[in-house]
Amino acid sequence: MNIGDAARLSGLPPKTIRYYEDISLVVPARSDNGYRAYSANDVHKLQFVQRARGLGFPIEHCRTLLSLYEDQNRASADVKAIAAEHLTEIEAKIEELKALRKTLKHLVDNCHGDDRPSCPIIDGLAGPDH
Amino acid sequence: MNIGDAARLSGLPPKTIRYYEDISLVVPARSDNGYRAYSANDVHKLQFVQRARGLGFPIEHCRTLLSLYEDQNRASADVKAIAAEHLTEIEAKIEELKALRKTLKHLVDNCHGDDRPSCPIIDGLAGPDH
DNA sequence: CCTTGACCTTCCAGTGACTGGAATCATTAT
DNA sequence: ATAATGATTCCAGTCACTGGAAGGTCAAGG
Repeated sequence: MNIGDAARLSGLPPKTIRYYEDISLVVPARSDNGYRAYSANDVHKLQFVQRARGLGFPIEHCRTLLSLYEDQNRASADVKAIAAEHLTEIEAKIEELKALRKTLKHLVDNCHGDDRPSCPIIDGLAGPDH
Repeated sequence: MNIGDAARLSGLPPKTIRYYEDISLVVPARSDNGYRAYSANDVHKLQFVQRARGLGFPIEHCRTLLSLYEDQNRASADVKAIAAEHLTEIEAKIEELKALRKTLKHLVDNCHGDDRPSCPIIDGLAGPDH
């Protein structure tokens, strides 16, 4: 199957799929005419990566997860370790964003937002001593 | 003042400060020897950008905020609009990450994490029909 | 006067994960 | 025969830096 069909089945744009070949993540065979020829298994792998990326796994994690996906003798502990690490990162990111939101919300709430120049947001960004 | 002092006072690495000149965000004067010469006002601007970036404002927002910071006749409504937009984006990002966390946590919690190959995380990524 | 070391300069390239666009080739439909 | 669609490669751009190389400048110590 050509790249267009693989794209439709995996939900990934052709550009992205070519990129995945570039970085040796999912490498298809080639037809006689030079077109990429995706097998059903290739498409499964693309779908797998699409889901993993959708969960925010970085490409290198996807690469490891793919090799574990293909390895019938993998230990589930290996997979769990990667996922748990990623989960920790996501939780840290959430906390970071919550702190940002708090600060920003405080600034926004205290800005009257009219046509006068006085503005607590600007003052907050300028720092305590200005 | 040279770039090293500006870096210490603003909390930004010299590389980043040079980059900010490259993109015309904070452009210092030059000394006779060709060194960048940062005024106290330049350093204030760098500090301003450092705080705004720390709150996750993208550079182009920082550029606008900086021009509003310098404009004594600005309307606080203009500032508030930018900050409120950014706040909305942060809130959306938080919700997105929470959804990710939920899915991922579900997968991790259901993986026994031993040396057996069976793994709900891999199965979840492989999709419903595999 | 010379050297050492800290600091500064520019330029080039790489990051992550694509995305856009141009020029060209292959296949299919009319 | 031609037009549309879809494929190919390659180059460049995104965002916000970051690293490194090669070289210029300056103050202090011997």
